[in-house]
Amino acid sequence: MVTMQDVADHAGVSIATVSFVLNNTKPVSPATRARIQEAMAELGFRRNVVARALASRRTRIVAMAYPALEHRFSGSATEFFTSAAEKAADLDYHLVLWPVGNDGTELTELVAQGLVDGVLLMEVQLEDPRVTVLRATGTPFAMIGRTSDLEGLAHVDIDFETTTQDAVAHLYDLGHRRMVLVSGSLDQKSFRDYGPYIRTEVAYRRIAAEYGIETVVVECPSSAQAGREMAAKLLREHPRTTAVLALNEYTALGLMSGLNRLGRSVPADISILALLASPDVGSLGDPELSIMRSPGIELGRLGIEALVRLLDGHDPGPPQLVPCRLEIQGSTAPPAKKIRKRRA
Amino acid sequence: MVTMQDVADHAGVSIATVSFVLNNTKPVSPATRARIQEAMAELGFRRNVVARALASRRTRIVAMAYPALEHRFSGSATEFFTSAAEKAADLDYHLVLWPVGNDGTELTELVAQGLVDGVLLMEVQLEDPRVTVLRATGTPFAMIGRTSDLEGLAHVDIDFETTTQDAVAHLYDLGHRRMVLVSGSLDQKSFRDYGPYIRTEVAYRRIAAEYGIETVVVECPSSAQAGREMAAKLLREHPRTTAVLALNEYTALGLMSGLNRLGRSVPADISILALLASPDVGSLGDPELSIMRSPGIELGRLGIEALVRLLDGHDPGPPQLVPCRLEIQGSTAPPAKKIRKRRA
DNA sequence: CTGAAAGCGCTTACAG
DNA sequence: CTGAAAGCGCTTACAG
Repeated sequence: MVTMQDVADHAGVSIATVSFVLNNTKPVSPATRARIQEAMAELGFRRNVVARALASRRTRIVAMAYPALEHRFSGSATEFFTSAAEKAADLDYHLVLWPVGNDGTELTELVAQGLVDGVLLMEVQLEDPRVTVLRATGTPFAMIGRTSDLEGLAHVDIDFETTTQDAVAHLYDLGHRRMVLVSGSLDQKSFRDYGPYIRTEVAYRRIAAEYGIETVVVECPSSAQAGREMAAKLLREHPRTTAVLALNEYTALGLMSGLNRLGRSVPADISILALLASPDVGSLGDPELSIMRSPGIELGRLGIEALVRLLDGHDPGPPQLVPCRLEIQGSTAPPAKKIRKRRA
Repeated sequence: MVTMQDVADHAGVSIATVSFVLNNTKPVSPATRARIQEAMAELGFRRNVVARALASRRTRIVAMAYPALEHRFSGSATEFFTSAAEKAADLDYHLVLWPVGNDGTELTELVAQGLVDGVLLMEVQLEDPRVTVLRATGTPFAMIGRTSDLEGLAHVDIDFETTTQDAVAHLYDLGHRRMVLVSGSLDQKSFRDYGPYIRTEVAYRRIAAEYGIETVVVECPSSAQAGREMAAKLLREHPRTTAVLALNEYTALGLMSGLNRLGRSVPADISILALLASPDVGSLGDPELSIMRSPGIELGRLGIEALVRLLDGHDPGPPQLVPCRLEIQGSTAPPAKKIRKRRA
């Protein structure tokens, strides 16, 4: 391994001066700078990041902390991970993956090791012990998602208001007046405190009221199977429905095939629009699902940016709320003109 | 921050002795040990991993290197990432994510930083410059996947032989004799050198010959859309086919819906079995797809285990080849008894 | 603009 | 069984 001392010797300067040009932290005469850079190139010098970390008390490593047990992330954990890792690399940071329990004990241990400068928290719950831990230890952190108390907390999240607004507008503009929101099951333990479901439902109730349409919300577990089973219930309990907003794309696809089995056609009889969805999964529908595309890639990137700003001593900036964007495919269309008669 | 020196002072011993009990690296009298442990507990001491890394020349960090650009992993990157991270944590390691180009230059830079003890390489190509780089720099590494030259290389991979064998056996036992393998498109740039497709096809040709069934292989891009389009081609060019093995689950689902559109029923007219698939995606089919389930979680875990064995100076052990496991759902069934007549 | 030196918090021969 | 001390490869006041 080539060390800074080797470079200094080779260039006939002190190790301090090498450090100054490397970090651009003090003025160095052009001639000296050139000699040093030449030496570095010649020897193939790479600064040892561990030594730098110890001396500077900054590791330039950040952690992505996510719930260890809950492996059904909001669809696109891969998008978060990879876009966060790429943005971190851009900013000369490394990203470590920390699967941690929700109670915060593992996180406490990990933070105390001194490996990371800061933490990016995924899948934040409305009341989240991990946030308490990070605050208590004074660890810089940003969140993807939101707690209910946001006082002074850096975060990025989906803009559920705009997303829901745009989704309803799309269906309304097509002519739909009888919609149903198929939400997640809040009684599933892991979702009891799950912001996206709660926020979307709140937004939907408000927006539906504004549009003057009846507000119907049904809960459904997040799986194709549950969506399939939901079809019969929907037709039975809300027979005049012409459009469904589904908070989960698996549910949406299941519902579509369930409706097909029951002789209903999408979108001719019922339109389906998936919120918080991905085009990959949406493309599996027949017809392909119209979706509100989750901004997973943007959120991973923005989360890292906010965290790094914090680490650099800057203001993290205002919370970034990014809406899902409408991508119209074949599962949404104007409602049938005539009012469907009750089946004989 | 509580340092080792603080603990030593508090316990009335030298810092060396603290290190000995912490690492269990030299015998320490029970009394002294107890005093030290008490002091550590009392002060809430956590060893600084950065200082440890610098002094011991072992960071206990490993990197997961994966292709930066190719974001269509083999379905389950999340499974690899999370199971590898969990296993690493079990073994007291940290996992960093390194999105790197295929040409190995970025990897060279990163390795030279001295941050990691070893690298776990994902999505290995048959000829892989990254492998060349790691060998040249003497970096310990293990692969998920395989190069064509495996001389002395630690790796884990899917057992394509057994997977294909079991898949064919399932269909054959149901009574199928006319099968088609729908492989990936090897002319897509990123797949030109893609082991899973090549290995499966080779295995399939051999096994089909053993079973005495005609060997038909068609290529198809890995998307639902392409699968849908494949349906017509299949019926036109291979009209007597009773079962399809699809290497990609998106293709499989697309094919199923394409066949439906053309008036064919799965599995009544044609059975479909997806290789290298996940139950989540498979559940989106109607009927749900029978799959050979990819062992993503096992591979992530085994990859880390092999790498860490290497880092601990042990033999990495023999290559672990893990087959996909058959999960029978609704898309495979015995072929229709009568030979289907050509359409009028 | 440049250098000598202390220090980051550990590990690890070496000596006793 | 325990300790004094060198050293890991950098950064950073401090001095000139």
